[in-house]
Amino acid sequence: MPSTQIKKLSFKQQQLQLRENAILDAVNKLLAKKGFDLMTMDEVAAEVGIAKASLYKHFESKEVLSAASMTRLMEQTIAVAESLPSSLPPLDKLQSIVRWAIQTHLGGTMPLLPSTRSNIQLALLAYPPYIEKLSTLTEHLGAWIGAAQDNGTLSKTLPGEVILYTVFARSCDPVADFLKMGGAFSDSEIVDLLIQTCFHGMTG
Amino acid sequence: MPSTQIKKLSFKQQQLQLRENAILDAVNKLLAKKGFDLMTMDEVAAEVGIAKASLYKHFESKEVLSAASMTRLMEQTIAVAESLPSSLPPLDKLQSIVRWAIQTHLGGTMPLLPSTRSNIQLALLAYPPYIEKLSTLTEHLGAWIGAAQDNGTLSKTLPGEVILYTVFARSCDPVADFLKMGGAFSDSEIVDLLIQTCFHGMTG
DNA sequence: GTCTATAAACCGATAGAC
DNA sequence: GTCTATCGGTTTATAGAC
Repeated sequence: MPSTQIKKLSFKQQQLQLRENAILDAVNKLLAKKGFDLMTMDEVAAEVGIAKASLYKHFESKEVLSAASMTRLMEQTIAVAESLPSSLPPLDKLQSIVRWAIQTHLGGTMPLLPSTRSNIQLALLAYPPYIEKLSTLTEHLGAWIGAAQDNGTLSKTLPGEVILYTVFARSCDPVADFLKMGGAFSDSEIVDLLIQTCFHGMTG
Repeated sequence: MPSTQIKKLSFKQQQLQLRENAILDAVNKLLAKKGFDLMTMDEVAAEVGIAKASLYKHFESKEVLSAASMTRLMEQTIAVAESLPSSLPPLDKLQSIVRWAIQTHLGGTMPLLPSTRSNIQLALLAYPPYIEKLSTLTEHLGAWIGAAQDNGTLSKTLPGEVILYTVFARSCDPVADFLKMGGAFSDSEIVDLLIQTCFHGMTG
């Protein structure tokens, strides 16, 4: 009965997918908490509940493992971007994405953008799936930025490049962590405050 | 002749100070370039041009060495803050400090603020001289923020805490690094763009 | 105080049994 | 594919000669 064979294979593949998703969940959490350089493979293995050697049966290196995690995160972000109603004004779309990212960041599953000071940057550039997703997301954001500048809701004198980088950077702003550590504000208050300072500044 | 003795001692102490300042210069540069976790004591020794063991004759650990470097940077920042003409409006003082910090950052000698994800944070909290300087700087900034809110040049509805953290964070914003890597803007253009988005937002 | 040489700990990655 | 055990390399820090 070939169909049973196919089902069994499919089931095994599904199990594999689940296991690898569980690994990526752990990596995502640890990347958000400690960053690439401070995260150890022992910690990842302990978090998932398997032996370190087993990790290497799924992902060939720490770099590839982290890149896969970042790629999945990029896919999730694209999914959020594409789920926004097309009737929404472009500025609102931008704010929605940043809002979602800050919320996720406060929830502890959004790693800091690989800064120029982390060793992960090179690995990401050498990992085509990540670059591809990053390009897709950048295209979406770039289109919204251009449209928002055209309809006057974003400054026309500000280079689009600056707005794009700012949107990326504010999505994992350390200010959110400091405010959360302070304990004076709820998560949703922090999100509102960061959205306001990001888009409207501090002069009022 | 005691005076000669004193002079010789003073000279030796001066030499020691110069050597330690040279070490802190190297640490400052390497902290800005790679961050605490990726900086190695071998690199520091090589940059200064002495053996690694000699480093430990001056500073007892990597943590203390880095904390001393960050403390000196804090002192320099306070000096800049206190050198601003008192006639300057408080908002302009705030902008001047952020402007100076971003310029220094682009020049490669301003380390990123110790994020919540770096091991240096604990060492800094356990290093009283740093905490003391940080408090002094925070008092200056806090006074300016309050005054700027009173005279209406800064939003009165924005909690001072948020403004303070934002000022600190924008002083070592990774957006500056990305824009510099892009190569489309000069350093002074980058500074102007970041000051604008930081204080006035992106909506125009 | 400066050097060379090395200790001690940690981490990424692998070997080999099951 | 999972495990235990270990290798090889790196890093912080120190010992000891000069």
